[in-house]
Amino acid sequence: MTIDAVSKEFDVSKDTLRYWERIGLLPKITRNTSGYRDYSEMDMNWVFYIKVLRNAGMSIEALFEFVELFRSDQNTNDYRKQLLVEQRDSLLKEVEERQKTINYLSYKIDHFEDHTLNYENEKLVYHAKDEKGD
Amino acid sequence: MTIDAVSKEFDVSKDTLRYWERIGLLPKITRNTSGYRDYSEMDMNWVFYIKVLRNAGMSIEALFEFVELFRSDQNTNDYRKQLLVEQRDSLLKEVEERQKTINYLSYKIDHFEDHTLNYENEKLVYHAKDEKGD
DNA sequence: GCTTGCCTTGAAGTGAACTTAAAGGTTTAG
DNA sequence: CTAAACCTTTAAGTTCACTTCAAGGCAAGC
Repeated sequence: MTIDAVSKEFDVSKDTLRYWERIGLLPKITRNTSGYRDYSEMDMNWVFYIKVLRNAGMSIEALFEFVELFRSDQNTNDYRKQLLVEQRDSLLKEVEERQKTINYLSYKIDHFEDHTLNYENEKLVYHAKDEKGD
Repeated sequence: MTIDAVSKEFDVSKDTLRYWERIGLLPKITRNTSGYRDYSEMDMNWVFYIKVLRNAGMSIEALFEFVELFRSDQNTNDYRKQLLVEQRDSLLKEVEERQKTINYLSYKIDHFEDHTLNYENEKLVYHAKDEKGD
């Protein structure tokens, strides 16, 4: 598949695809006789997964570790699955932290009366939105 | 309150406090006779809210809009509350998008059998984790 | 009164993740 | 055959959100 097609298929700019390859996130893509990139199915899988993980907020650095471990032929599929689970859980934790902060904001909104914003020395004590009892 | 105290109270570096003031996120903090910053209660409220919103992932640019609208004396408290609700909802949407991406990853993990990663032309069709029926 | 450590300012530097530019080769339409 | 629209590479530039630096003023301990 051409770089143009891959770019459209996964909604990632060609420059980004070249960048990911250059830094080693993507493997060296084989070139056709004219020196143009020709993406294999496996290459596309990687583009897809890197995109999903970047979307979820994973850093390039964390992705490096992940792809290197995942690609290694020494690793079993069980281990690969475990890697995926770990990455998923670490992303989940971040999202949960953000959710807590937003819940706190919600709490402040619910108790936003005629006073302006004030922090009342509460610091960041989160008030979970679905907690019983005010 | 001194910059040092504010920095400790809200766990924000002094450099960041000065930066937020310089770009206009925080109002001009008044100085004492020696030219040192002296934060008022209202200044501290702003430090607190900017920190909460940054924590939740709001960009500096979005915060600019928010603080400008919020600060305007022409605006009612009802309007201020509405602004908070809007910002909260927009943060919530982002978190939900991420959550979906992570759910998709979870789905892939649950269906991760003896094949390696592959995208199977599924594109980003999310499989909500708590959906009935596989 | 001097040293140490805090504060001030403006300007320059950093790191992450791209993005754009420059110079040139290839393919395709007319 | 040539012009437009692709592709290639290396290198430099951009954006965001800070951080660090440099040069100097203020304050507290000995």
